[in-house]
Amino acid sequence: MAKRSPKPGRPPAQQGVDRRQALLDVAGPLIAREGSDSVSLREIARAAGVTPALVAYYFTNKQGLLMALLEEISGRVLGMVDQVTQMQSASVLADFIHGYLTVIGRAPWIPQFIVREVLSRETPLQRKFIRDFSGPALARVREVVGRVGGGSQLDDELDPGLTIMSLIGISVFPFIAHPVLGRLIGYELTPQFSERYSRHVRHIMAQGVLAR
Amino acid sequence: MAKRSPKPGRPPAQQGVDRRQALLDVAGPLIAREGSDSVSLREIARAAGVTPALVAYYFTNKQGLLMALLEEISGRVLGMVDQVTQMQSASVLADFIHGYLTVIGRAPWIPQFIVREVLSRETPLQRKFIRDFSGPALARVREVVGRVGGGSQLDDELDPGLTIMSLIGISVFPFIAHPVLGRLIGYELTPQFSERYSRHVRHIMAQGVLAR
DNA sequence: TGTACATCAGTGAACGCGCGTTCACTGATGTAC
DNA sequence: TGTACATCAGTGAACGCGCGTTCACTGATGTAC
Repeated sequence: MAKRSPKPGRPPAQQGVDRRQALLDVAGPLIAREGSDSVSLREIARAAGVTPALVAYYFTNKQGLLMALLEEISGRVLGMVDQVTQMQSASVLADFIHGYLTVIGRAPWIPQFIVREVLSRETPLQRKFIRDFSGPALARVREVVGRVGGGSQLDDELDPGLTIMSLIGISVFPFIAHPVLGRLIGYELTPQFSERYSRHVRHIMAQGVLAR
Repeated sequence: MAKRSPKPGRPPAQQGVDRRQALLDVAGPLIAREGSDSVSLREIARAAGVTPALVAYYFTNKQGLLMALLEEISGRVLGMVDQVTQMQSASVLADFIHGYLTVIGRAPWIPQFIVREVLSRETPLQRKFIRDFSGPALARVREVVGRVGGGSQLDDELDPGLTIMSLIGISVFPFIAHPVLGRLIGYELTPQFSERYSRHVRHIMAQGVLAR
């Protein structure tokens, strides 16, 4: 239950309470599941135990909240991309797949959020995504795929662009389709599942994508 | 330009005009791109050259329009599934991938529609989808994967459920991500692209998914 | 073939509701002296 | 240490707008005799 503060005016400081972060934490999964136009600010605020006016206070408006969420996501994923590209391991591609699945295993709402809010509409959010995230990320992934595994190489019957796309698609789909396929196939979006699926994808990739 | 009928009352019959179908044709891509909560009935009606009240006339309400769209989609895809499962060809799995990509190559809005409107929210639409479409379809696909290629077999290190999911995901992703990846990777959602991508996916699958 | 009438296809205006946003306001907190 | 005041965190009520839906109404069409 969110307690309603009994008197008006600036509330007394509470240690360890970050209402801005609470809004972000609550808004991500909600918006991913319902879509930003279907979730009202009142709903988000209620879930965070806060007034809808606070969204304007911290993020200017609803779009600002979406932007902040996108920045959070970008940070996590780009951080992982950097980490992997610097590892110089024997199988960068596999490391990349595994790193990506680890990140979204911890925050399984991310793929749905991107699909719903970013991919299909030409919005300021999409422009931000292309400029600050997918451009840079794709460049680095391309580079990785170029020197795949620092030794092994791409099957040269495969178009590199399509291959990257395939790998993202295959990795992300269980997270997008979970509410329906979770029941039919039988899985939950836990870090354990991420780990298991990561092995699955790397197996397919090793056989199907790398040169033999 | 949609002509505005100048006088009230029942409009004179026009040959070859099916306003119900016009609404469906226009609503599918619009809703797939924007999401049903972001597209108003007024917008859809305007695009179809028709009054918003006509949606209620033909489909009872907005949800009814969504249901009708889902039925259209189910019909097309299940038709293709039936066709392929009856072919008894040497490589059913490849035929299935190719058939599926052909269907959505002709109506590239289908995957986005399913992702946006069906997959993530527990709605009557989702229940209809599970009952009338994905249940039956998945059963048949499972059967196909079971006897893969009517001779060749699944790599037995691969979980069949995860494999089905992977194949759907890999097939569908370029259509979902097109508004962003189309520019970055360079492709358009034409039947030609579908054909090309189908070859790509079948190549990966033949190497990565089938037993050697 | 002509007439009377029921049905059909579709409209236009109005409804109430929930939405995002705004803004004046408040009391707690931090700071300067 | 005490006091005065600027700033800060957050609220509550109100706003105008666009939404989905409803409904009385209309003239064209199809049917029966």
